[in-house]
Amino acid sequence: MASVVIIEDDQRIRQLVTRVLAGKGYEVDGAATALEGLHQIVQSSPDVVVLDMGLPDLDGAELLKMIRAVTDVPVIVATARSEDRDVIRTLDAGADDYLVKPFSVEQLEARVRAVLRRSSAESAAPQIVVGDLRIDQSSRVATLDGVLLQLSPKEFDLLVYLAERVDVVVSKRQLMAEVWRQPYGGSDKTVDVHISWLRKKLGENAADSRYLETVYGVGIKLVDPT
Amino acid sequence: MASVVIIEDDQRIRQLVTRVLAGKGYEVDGAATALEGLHQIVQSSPDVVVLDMGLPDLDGAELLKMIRAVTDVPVIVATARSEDRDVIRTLDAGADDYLVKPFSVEQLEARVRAVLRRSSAESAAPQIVVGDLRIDQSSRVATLDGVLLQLSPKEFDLLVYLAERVDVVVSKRQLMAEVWRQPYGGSDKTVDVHISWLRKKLGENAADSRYLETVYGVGIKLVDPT
DNA sequence: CATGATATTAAGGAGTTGCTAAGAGTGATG
DNA sequence: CATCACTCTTAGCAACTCCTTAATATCATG
Repeated sequence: MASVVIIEDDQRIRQLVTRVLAGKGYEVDGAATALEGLHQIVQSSPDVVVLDMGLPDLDGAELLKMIRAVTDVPVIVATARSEDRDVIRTLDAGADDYLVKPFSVEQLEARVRAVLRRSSAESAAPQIVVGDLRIDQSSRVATLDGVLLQLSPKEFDLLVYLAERVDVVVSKRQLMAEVWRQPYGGSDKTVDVHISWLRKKLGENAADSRYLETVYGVGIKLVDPT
Repeated sequence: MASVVIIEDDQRIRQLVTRVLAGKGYEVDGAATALEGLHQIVQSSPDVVVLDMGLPDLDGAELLKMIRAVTDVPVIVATARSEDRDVIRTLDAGADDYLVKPFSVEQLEARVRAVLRRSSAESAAPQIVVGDLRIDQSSRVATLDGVLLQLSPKEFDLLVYLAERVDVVVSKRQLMAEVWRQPYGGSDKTVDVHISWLRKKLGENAADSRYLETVYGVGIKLVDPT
């Protein structure tokens, strides 16, 4: 079974996560400090690392760099809401995924599973094709009828999430949790606005939709109009 | 196991790819020319096609179009030109993914697997079929004789609940509890109304019912009329 | 045929969605 | 450091859809 190292200074969180993941069959090692965590990683060479960015003894980004210098192990970063902007930068520093505190243990486990699945599948960044819509995740480029779409980061992420699930209805709550990483608060209106912007850039609107279909009272889905 | 056709004029590359993929358990057919490749595709109807765009006898885009005219098989394009415009154009000609030469065989295999995973995921849909009635829960689409039914959220949920229990009589109280999530209060009248609406959209009524049969004093059941 | 159960239609209010616009935050630039 | 361009979030109203209630008609059963 897969092994996980969790680096988190709050003992309550660390123990909770450890217990739950261990119950799911993972082999879990905990570490309360950056140095201890680094030691654990070198020692046990885990399949995934979960890293809290708010460690007392060392800046999270710093530790991430040190981990990257040693190994290619996938790292999931956990961060408090206020550090949101920093995280997006540290993602470029080599994190594979991130979570915003507070997060549920179920969410964490889902991310761990996703990272494991990706790393075992060689993570081929696939072209997604839906009708005349093409999305290249590795270059973050989307085209419609061969014409480049000027999408903002969130718009692109949203489009990718829906395009990975063509025809499947996704609720706004789920989008808030998965695309915005805000499982709890956060009003759904933000999703509405981004959907509206996407529609405009796709050359459609709610009344006359080709790709983005709202399912009243449930959510939204991306469909192949052909 | 999955079968692959590779169309590539360079014999060295063709043989290398063939050998490696065959070693991984794929059934591989090679072709050195466009015509030969087309023949192979028609003959063996493979699961994936790997197509070199720089063939001597026919322009790659041309061949791609011909392939598309014949079949929907996923095509991965290998191209020497790395310019974005070229890539986008070939993708719009109907390719599913692309590789820029020189590529490693591991890369190719990852793409092949990704394409196969995608096309196999498409066919797996949890659909409920009752007579000429088809219900897809994930996309929340219901069709009767292939014609789309315009159902409201509650109507859809109600239909799903009954369709999951074909031939089983369900009481209104149970429906109030399970579909409406109101185990206690709430008058059963609401159910009557929704049933009536469903009947209308299914092209029937209580006096002359095909799918929705009332069992007097007990409840209602969905039956297969065939 | 009397009675309670079911069918159907109509209408109001509750809730959902669409879209515009304004404000706050960020990063780049001179 | 001021300014500019860009993005995301929030607010708010209009437009729309849906659910429930109510009223009336019809039906099944003893």
